[in-house]
Amino acid sequence: MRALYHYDEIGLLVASERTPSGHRRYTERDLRRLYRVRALRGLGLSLEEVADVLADSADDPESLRALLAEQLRRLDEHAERIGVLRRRIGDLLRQAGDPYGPDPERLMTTLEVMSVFETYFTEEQRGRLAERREALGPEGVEAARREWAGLVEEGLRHLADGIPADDPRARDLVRRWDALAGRFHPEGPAGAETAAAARRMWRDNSAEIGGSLPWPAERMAGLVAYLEQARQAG
Amino acid sequence: MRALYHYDEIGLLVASERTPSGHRRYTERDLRRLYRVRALRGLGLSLEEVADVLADSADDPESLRALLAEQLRRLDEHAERIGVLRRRIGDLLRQAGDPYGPDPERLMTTLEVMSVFETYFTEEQRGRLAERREALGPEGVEAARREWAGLVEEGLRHLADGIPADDPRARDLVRRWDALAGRFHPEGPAGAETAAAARRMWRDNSAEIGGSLPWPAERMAGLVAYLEQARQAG
DNA sequence: TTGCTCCTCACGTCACGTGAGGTGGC
DNA sequence: TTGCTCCTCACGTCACGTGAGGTGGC
Repeated sequence: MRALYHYDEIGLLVASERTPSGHRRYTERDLRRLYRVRALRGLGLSLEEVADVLADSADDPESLRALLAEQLRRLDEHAERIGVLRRRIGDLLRQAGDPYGPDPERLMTTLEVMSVFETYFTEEQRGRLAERREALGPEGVEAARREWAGLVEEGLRHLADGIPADDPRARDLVRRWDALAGRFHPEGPAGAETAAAARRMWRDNSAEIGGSLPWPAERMAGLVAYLEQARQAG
Repeated sequence: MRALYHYDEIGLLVASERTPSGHRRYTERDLRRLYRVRALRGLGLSLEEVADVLADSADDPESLRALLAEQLRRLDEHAERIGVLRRRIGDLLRQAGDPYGPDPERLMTTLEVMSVFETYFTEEQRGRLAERREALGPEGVEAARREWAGLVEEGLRHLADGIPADDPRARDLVRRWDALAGRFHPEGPAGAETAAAARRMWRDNSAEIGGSLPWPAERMAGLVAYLEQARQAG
């Protein structure tokens, strides 16, 4: 077992004896130490932690307990992260498996949007946004999505009709648009920050984000610019 | 971000342009590729898999789906392993937290026994033994444990009384002993194998295993040898 | 001129896995 | 004499992190 040579190298477990020809000879004590090392490794501890706990446990009987408790916490965290990934991949697979769902190109764009999201919002902000979505519930999110689709159509019509950005109808649209977006942002200054980050994200990446939506990406980019103008004008 | 240099090195993502002074310039296409890479990495895929799926997904729209499905399987396995470790550490902590439970030295010995177990039984055998324990249920295991404690006391008395190993009382004891052990072994030849492995384990390691029991390890070692003799005699 | 960003080496990480080439014990 | 085990280098793994030392752009 190569591991034995490695434990020897780092001094974690050195065979107490050698035969004249240089073969390692493990005593009963060595073997018991090996069993402890293997068991602790099997519980996911690093060799450094194993070495520490084996050195300490003689005078400090609490050290093993403390290390195991710490390891349990780490495993909990790890399991949590894995759970997040499983849910995320599960959602993607459901989208990919739906024959009426997005085509593979769209799925790739969804991936891009996930990544853009993580670039523009801090982890904390994403947490708060997720809380808001939770609070709205699936039906609340779906309702907002439908209202928003209506606003998009209305905005695209304004654009097609050549209604200028400082027209009251455009200013009214942007007001309703921002109010709708407001439902997804947290209260107070945190909400102002996420809203600002969201606008930066849209401004820089309307191509990627637009690509995951049912409207042509260029028209969405035009709409975003139009709304920005209307916002300045208001 | 150091990662960008790494992606460049391995050819996963090379900036399409450079400024005259050598600074990387990422085009819109580069950026979209970066977003895909980051998103797929974030789902736990290796850079090699990311490279493959980005290369294949153009002509094979199934490749992304297949990779995500594979990744979901891996995450499931991973979560399963973490669950096993959590339960194992949880059990150890409960033992360590019980003021009437084993002292730290005993806990270390428990670790040794875990490791010895994994050395003498294959993973498959351990699975079968676990199934048998499941089938017996906690109360069945507890009942067997109590019966077994009685047999140990009886055997230690035989030893103290100097009853020879070929005495009928010793042969009867070993018969009941093996029958009791038989409850924990699977049926048929698989059971014979695990029983043989268990005997080898006891023979080689009665010190370690005995140390996790409420009797002195030397006396347990003596008892194991005595039973072995009686078994030969029978 | 002065920070600041960006650049290129190049070593370190963690616990071994995997040869290569050589020797002792039955 | 012949396998077999065991030995010692020593490189590879995976995705970067972390300096060290140097240069361009404002």
